[in-house]
Amino acid sequence: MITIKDIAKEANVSAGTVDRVLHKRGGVSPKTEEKIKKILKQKKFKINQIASSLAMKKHLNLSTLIPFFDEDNLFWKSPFSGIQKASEQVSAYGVETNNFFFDQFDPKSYIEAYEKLIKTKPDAVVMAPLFIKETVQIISSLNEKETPFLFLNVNQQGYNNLCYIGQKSFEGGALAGQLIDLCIQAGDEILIVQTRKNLENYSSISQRVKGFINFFEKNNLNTSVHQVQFEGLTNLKKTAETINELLKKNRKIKGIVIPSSRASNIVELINPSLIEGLKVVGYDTTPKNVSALKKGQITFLISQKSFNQGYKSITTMVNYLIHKEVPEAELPTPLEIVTRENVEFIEYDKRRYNSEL
Amino acid sequence: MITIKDIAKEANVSAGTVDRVLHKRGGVSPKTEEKIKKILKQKKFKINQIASSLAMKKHLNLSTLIPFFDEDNLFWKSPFSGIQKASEQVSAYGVETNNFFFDQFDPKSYIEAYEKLIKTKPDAVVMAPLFIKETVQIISSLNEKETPFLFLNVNQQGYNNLCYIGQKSFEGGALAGQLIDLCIQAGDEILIVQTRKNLENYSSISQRVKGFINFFEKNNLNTSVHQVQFEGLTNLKKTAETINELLKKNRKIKGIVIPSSRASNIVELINPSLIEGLKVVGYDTTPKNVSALKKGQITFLISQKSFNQGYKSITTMVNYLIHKEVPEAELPTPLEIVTRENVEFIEYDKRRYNSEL
DNA sequence: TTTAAGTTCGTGTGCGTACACAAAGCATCT
DNA sequence: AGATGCTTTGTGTACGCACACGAACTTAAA
Repeated sequence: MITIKDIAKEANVSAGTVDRVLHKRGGVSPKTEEKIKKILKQKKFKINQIASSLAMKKHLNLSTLIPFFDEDNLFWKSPFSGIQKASEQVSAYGVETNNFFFDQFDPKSYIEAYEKLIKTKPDAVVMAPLFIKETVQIISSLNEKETPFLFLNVNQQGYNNLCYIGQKSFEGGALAGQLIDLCIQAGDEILIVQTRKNLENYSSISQRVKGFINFFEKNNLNTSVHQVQFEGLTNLKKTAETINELLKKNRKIKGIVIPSSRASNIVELINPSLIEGLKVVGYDTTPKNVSALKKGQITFLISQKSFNQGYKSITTMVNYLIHKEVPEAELPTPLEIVTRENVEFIEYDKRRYNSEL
Repeated sequence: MITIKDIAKEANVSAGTVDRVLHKRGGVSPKTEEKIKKILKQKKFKINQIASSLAMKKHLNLSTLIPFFDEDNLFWKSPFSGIQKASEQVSAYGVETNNFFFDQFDPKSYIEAYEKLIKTKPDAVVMAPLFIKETVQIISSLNEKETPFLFLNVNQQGYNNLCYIGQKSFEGGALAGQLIDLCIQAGDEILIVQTRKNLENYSSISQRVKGFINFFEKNNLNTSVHQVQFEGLTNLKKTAETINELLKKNRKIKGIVIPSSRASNIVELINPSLIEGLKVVGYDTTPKNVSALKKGQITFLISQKSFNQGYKSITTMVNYLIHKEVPEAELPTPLEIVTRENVEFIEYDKRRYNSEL
């Protein structure tokens, strides 16, 4: 292991001078700078990140702004777990993380959470920009304070966010299209079930639907695609009636796609006699979805590895703040295909996420 | 951030005493030990791994023993890349890694490589135990020297290896069964193509075949499964003839499984008129396989994330040596399903593997 | 009481780097 | 020559922890 001292000795200078060259801090004569650089290359010197981190001791203050989760809506638990995991790890680097939560159905709570957040004067913000109008406000406030920020799981265009970490929803929709297409036969029909109405045009769910439909178009498949929308999942009885009737009338429907994370809620409503032979594709490995997958009610789940998203959002931001490492504008998380036969290993892997040093 | 000094002050002892408790090095009276432990818990103290690693400065010497790769057989490139990546990272911890390679078809080279390896007196060995008889020899030599070792990608039962890192081949076969089953219709038949003959009973490939067949049995599906075996892929002309004739004779065959990493080599031989409508499942995302996947010649690839396997083998061993962290006996890597629609993101993710701190 | 041996604990140093501060070198001008 | 300002370089300390060394204290035997 080559150390700064080794380099210094070789170049007949002090460690401080080598350090100045390494960090481009100036104040070094061109001659010695060249000499040092040459030796650095020749000896293949690499900064010892361990020692570097210890010595830095910049005290950083990160904040996150994401929806909270409850029993009904567990989706955001997973990214938050990733955030927590990463926070633990970076705490050794002198990085403190504060989390602020809001109601994913209430724009006001989003603004309120932000106001609490900004009072702590964070050095950077990791956020899920769910609401459009309010995001404009928040971003202009962050820009004023020159606070860097990145978008997690939800992408909004037109901002100077450091990057976007999350899935590519359109492509996620196309994948569902392919999976369904592989499972059905010529002449069979498909149903898309949306659990909420009036979604903004660029929401994940809308994008998935577009990607799904586009898959059939670009491959010149003239499969009929039906659609139903419900206004939330409050009136379960009515929802069940609607779906079951629809399936009864259209016995050619062999594939169902539920482009939200609520696939389990839907399949539970379907009459057992009707679900036989149906292929169902849903999204996200929430506990309920996994359980339905194991029971055979769901055929495929497309996971966006949201734990990893949360984890990566923190490490990416910290890398940026500490090492000035600018990430690519989009860091798409994989579209992971989960079935009954591989779900065990997926979950196992998640539990073992901490095997890095 | 709570430091050892903070704990020491709180407990009215010196940092040294706290350190003794933390590392169970003895020499502390029961009273003070209890007191310190209580404060440790109360303040949620966690060792700063950064500082810990810096201070340790044990100089460790790791060795790996895996097959080399060439253009024809690229599979082992991926685990090796993972090993290299991890080696770079752990070099900051004072761990040096030396790699020894052998010919995956030549037991002698395996022994020879080991003999070179053991001369460097490694503190631990990461190895792919491809050959049975020779492995017995090697392991008894390692045990004599009390050198810990783990198995990578290839599992052999009955040894005191620290753990096994790799895929679960039987389950990987079952997954292929499910995927094929989803794609075909009642009455369709299936073909298993093995690219080598006389494989040992417990090899990955045999296990995959068993898992595949077992899938249909356990689900009471009476799908006909044909099998062909070739003695390597040397006589391509004859191989092509054999396969194409077989497919011509059995027009009911709608699904093909190639339980090795050579799926692309096989599908290239199939007559274009015969491949239409065939669903093909292969293993491992080698460049050629991925290319065939994109062209539509392969429907599904089941990846074992071998890059991650290599990476994890190093970090697991280092964690064991430095932090005495004993891993679970089996660390299965996920069975990742790859199709034309998600392959881009899979690869992308691999390139970005270094986003951890 | 003295001595020895064992137990319990504190101190100091080093790991490799970052950075503040001080020191030295150098040229210019009075 | 001395003073001044600028550039270039060296030195020292801290980061949090691990561990060697030795000091203080206890107990038992001489």
